[in-house]
Amino acid sequence: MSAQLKLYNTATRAVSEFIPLQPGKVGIYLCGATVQAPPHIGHVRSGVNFDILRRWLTASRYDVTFIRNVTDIDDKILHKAAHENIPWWAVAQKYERAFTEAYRALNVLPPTYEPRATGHITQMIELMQLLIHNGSAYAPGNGDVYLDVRHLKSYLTLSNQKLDDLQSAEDADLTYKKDPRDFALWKAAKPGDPSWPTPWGAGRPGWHLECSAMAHAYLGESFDIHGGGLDLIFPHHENEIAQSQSAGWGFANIWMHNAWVTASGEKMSKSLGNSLQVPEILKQVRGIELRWYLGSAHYRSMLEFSFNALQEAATNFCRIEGFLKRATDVLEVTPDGVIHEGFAEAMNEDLAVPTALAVIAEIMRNGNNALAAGDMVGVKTAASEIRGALAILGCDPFDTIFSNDENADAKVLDGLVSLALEQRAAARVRKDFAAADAIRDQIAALGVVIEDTAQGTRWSIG
RNA sequence: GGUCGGAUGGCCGAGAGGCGAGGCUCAGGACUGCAAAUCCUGCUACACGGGUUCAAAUCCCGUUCCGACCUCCA
Repeated sequence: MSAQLKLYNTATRAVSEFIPLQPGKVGIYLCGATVQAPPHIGHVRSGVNFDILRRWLTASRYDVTFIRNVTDIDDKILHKAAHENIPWWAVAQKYERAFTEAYRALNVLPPTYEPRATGHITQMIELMQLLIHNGSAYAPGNGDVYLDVRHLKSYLTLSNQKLDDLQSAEDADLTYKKDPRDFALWKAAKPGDPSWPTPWGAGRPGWHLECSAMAHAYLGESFDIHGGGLDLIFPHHENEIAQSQSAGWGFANIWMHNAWVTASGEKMSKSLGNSLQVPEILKQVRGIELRWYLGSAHYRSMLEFSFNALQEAATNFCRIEGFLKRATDVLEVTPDGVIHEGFAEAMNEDLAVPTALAVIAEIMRNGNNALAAGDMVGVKTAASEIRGALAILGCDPFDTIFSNDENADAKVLDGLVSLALEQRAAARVRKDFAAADAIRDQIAALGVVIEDTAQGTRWSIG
């Protein structure tokens, strides 16, 4: 692999060379979903961005351990449960499945492990005991446990804020908190809420504790990369750092944050309704096309959503896919993916996908010219390089996850279309273009597109 | 009030002192019975006002506008 990978680190606000803690190995913790609503495309953009990182690291011969959690207990889940009149665990499971389905549709690789918050209560209690024992946290007797934010001098270094500049929460209750900015590691059980027993009374986890506990459980005291959406920098990631470092752990070496999908310049929110939920979008474009779109902007840039731009991305992808299919027909084998040097350079530069896409466009132009010239070596090279690049972006059309219907129906369809094309070919031979065009028009009306090439007529659905 | 991002051609979207990123759309051309696909050519942009420099979309100062976070958001 050519140059060394460089990554932007939110903590240092600079792009720097990636040096793993252990040579050849990378540990990544990504904040996954709080499963309290269906996934919208902003959620899955995060999944796609970090999936590209993971695939690139793997292609760069790192042994990657990728942990993406599910937060399956929190205030909103309990709210929803009350509102929908179903158990909280049913809410969590329902939306966890929806996320899993969305990730699958977009070819986001399953993480090495996907821990749930409720499965790690023991680790959370152990962490709280440690924090109380060393004076970083306190249990004031009401069943809550708080972290003492003034105890850790490095608090707020990730977001570069000063504790005294923070606007205090309006509803801060100082009956038990020493400082209004102290945050709850653990919340005392309210009647009807789920709870787990602890030395300080029955209760449930606060929002941030689970990530510290689970990152520690699977990646150890220090690990390479911690990721998540930009909006998690404060408070979530600051609080994770506070908990973990108060426990004496090194925690994350590099912090990476993906930007949002925006709509009309504004961060997407649930108030936009259902239209930007993943299953809705997938009624308009294929999963591979949505992924291409979501991955096409640099991960640190806002992606301004529009159906028009989505459609453009799909068109662009179809051209690339079309080249690969034509190349495969001519080569009579599916080319293996290889990594083009220019593509690697772009990816090594903090995952500069837009630059990488320009490289792909150039390779494709060369490939199409090679096809026209009958240069089989050139076709094979281009097809291999494009396939290699698409695999990193998770958009390899030959990936079995995207080729779902190699079944009996497909064979019947192929036979029927071929029959029609033979009729048309016969008409063309006798220069009966009216008949030939009539056949084409009829099958076109059914959605079958025809291309006449030097090697014969190709057809596709689209 | 504090912290952090933005503003680039018809649209999307890179770049971060000097060789017109790229894509999509559109127009013209080549190829074709016609289409389609493909290729070639064209469409020379960086919010505004100053400044630094041989050279500024990029650096500095100021201005306008937009957005995000400030304790349970990807």
